[in-house]
Amino acid sequence: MLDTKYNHKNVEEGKYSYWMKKGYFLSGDKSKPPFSMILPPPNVTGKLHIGHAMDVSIQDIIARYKRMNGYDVLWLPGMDHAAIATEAKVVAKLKEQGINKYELGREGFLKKSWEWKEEYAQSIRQQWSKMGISLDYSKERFTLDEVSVKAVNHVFITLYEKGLIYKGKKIINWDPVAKTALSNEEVIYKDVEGAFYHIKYYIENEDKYLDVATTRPETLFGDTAVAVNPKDERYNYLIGKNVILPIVNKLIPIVGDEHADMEKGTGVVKITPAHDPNDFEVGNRHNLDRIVVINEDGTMNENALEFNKMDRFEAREKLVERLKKENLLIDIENIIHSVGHSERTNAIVEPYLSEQWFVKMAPLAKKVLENQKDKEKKVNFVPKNQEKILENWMNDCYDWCISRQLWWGIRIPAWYKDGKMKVQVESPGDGWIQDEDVLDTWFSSALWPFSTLGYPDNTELYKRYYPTNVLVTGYDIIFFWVARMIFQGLEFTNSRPFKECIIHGIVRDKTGRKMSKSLGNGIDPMDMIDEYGCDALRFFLTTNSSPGQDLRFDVEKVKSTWNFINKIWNASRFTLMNTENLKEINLSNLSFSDKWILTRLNDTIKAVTKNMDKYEFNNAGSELYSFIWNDFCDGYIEFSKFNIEKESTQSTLLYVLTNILKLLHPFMPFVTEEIYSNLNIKDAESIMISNYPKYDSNLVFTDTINLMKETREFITKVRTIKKDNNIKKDAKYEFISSNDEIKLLISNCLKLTNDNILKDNKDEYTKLEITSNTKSLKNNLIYYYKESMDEKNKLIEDLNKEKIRLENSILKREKLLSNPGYIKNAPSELIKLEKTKLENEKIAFLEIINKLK
RNA sequence: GGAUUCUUAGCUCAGUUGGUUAGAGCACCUGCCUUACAAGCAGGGGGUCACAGGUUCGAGUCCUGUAGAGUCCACCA
Repeated sequence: MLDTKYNHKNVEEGKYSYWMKKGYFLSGDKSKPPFSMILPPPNVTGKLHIGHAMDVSIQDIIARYKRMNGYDVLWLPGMDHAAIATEAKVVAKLKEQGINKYELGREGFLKKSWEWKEEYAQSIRQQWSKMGISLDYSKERFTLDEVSVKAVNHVFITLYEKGLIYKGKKIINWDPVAKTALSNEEVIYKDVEGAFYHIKYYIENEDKYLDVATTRPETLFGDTAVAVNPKDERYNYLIGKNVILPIVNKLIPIVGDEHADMEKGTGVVKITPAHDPNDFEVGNRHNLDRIVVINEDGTMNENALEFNKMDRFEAREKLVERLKKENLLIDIENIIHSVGHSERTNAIVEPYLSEQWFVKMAPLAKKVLENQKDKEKKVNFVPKNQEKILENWMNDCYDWCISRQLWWGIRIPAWYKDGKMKVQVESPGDGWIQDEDVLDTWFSSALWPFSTLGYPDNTELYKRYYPTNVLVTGYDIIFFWVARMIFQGLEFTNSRPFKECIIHGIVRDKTGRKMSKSLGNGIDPMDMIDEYGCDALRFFLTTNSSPGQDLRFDVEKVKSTWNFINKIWNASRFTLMNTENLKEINLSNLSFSDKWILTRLNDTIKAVTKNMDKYEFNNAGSELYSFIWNDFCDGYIEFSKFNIEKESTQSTLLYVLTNILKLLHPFMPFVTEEIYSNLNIKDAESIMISNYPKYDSNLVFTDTINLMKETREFITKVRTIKKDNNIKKDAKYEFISSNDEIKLLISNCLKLTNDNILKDNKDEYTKLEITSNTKSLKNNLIYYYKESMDEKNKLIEDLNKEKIRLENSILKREKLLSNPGYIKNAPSELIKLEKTKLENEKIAFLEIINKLK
């Protein structure tokens, strides 16, 4: 028997290890159709946050739902080495211990990183178990394990041989703290305070100067030209002349280039080909030198003269001082402008000329765009509008910088000797030195849906589970990951990596702000589980926003979800207490209320299934919520109390409860398992492996729906009127009903006891008549009571109000029904319904007129 | 500049291919310790669906425009 109160800690204790022990999470039953899903691998950098909790909850709902529906579900877990993110953390940790990465050396550093990985992997698995998610751990992968590395090398070499990977010297985003290149996606633009420094660039042999504005004056040492627009009549006559580069005092040309925008700034722009992507292009057009002036660590180099070895920002200040002193500074104009920051180290990114490896994107992107046109082959996004985001990105994507100057990652399979290069896995022989760089972490994650299954080998796993069915992730990760999986999948497996891609929103704080470390507004899912239980957290996270929309985290809502579970708990207690002696579920000799709740159950099964199949868990959730609370608890359980000794009542109670538990199980695995295990009649040893409810037309009794709806409405009507008229418990009554079963039900609900049936003279009392006179029900309840003048007046007032309401409604409806367009176009059922309503309203209206007399 | 999401009750959100009187949770008011549950029960109040047009017999829902909020991309001399 269940405890008297829902205690989430007791309920959740031990269940996960029980499921694991039983092997319920394992895939591989060949007798069933396969269903596969790859878990987006979390980074081994820290704790799971509330966004992970939402992401895995959605996936577990799908996994459990599919499993209960007879699928062989493979939900494959794994983790990502997260190259730069992890390396930054390990470096920071070592620094605390007074150890420098470079002193430790590559080997030593990697050893420390693997230790870090083991520690965090363990903690992540622990958190997964707390979330109750049904992962197949026997297939767990890591982006740096052998299988993954093999796939990565294969893909790299193949793309290189196809000419889709190349090495080139370009301007890339440089992180001076991590000392590595970054892809564009890893750069976060933030608005910061800065300034336009207006500097005098004197024209050669003239006493005039050009006003050149820049936000990064320290790059001046790398200037190899200034540009003006050829159409700009203020300056175009100067093209071909030189200016004197301030401080450096060398001559650089004035070139004419479209890049110089006449509207912007002063119309004159300095050209620094080694430190700005646009300038790089200008440099190419005009054959300009590329002078690098900044070191890898963000300090200035020898080209910066006396500022050599100074940090770039200190150099900026000092340079400005000197310009001021030499009267070369015109003005400092304070501005707010957006500046690129490294996603992981938050360092200000330096555009930097450097030799790196790139993936040539255009041909790969084109393939994706083509494939998305084919309904049978495309990746179907849920919600659908997310497809556009992918297409936009594919339409104008630039080459992907994949080399990173890090140690923690998969090393690039390229070898060098005497100026020659070979791309292959093994060393070509003595004296060949492997490329020092590793690959962008997203290069390995891009292969995740198939590398985890054994690709490039044609393994059993790969054959059975690829392409995967569903991928679930947040919209914030479409470019980083989803897009790249799709083009790599198409290129290498000739297939979409997943048939459907479910995109969810992000979890925000209560006021709608993004959660972040700096704001300190993050929520630790483990704290929530501790306080309210995993089931409450999961149900909250998955049912409180529509697909693709963001979710505001509100503890109050988690709390009210807990209350909902407590309600289920108590309804289960009631059911268990009253069905202890039931031997079998026998659904015959059903009463109206039995038939009604079974019909409502089947309606709910139908609606929930439909929403589950569309991944609209919010709708499934609210269907379940209102069915369980309003119909089962507030309706059926109350009615059942009057017939509790009957076999049909007990059977119905247990049958409905069992189905409720199963419908809820994907959302609330723990509490449903606990209650299910306490049922004395059940179809499986664990709810996890029981069958999901199916719509059963034999248990649908359409005619009882209206009957019970009207009965419940009648009961509410009586209660309202009783309360409005202050009718006490001891008021006398007279009750006539067209149906004995309904009469019993209403009498019990309204507590109409035999003692109060009116026997004496009616004329001494005030009479209050309440009727339900609808198609299926004829009830007439008359209260007799003694009332004050005030009460009488209030009654008249209320009746008048109702009269006016009915008058208006009747007029409105008559107008609608006399509209020829409506009669012509509206569905006949609707018109019929409107007509019945009009009739009922007219009857009610006449009744009121009578009463007012 | 381009794309995209959103604006519905005091708050947070649902609202299906257009079709009953627009729903829920929380909050609020009233009455109840009724033997599953007071973390509950019963009853109630509260909305010009951002604004303006249009299409339609009928618009929260479709179209156009306006205002406001968010997000992404591009540009940021």
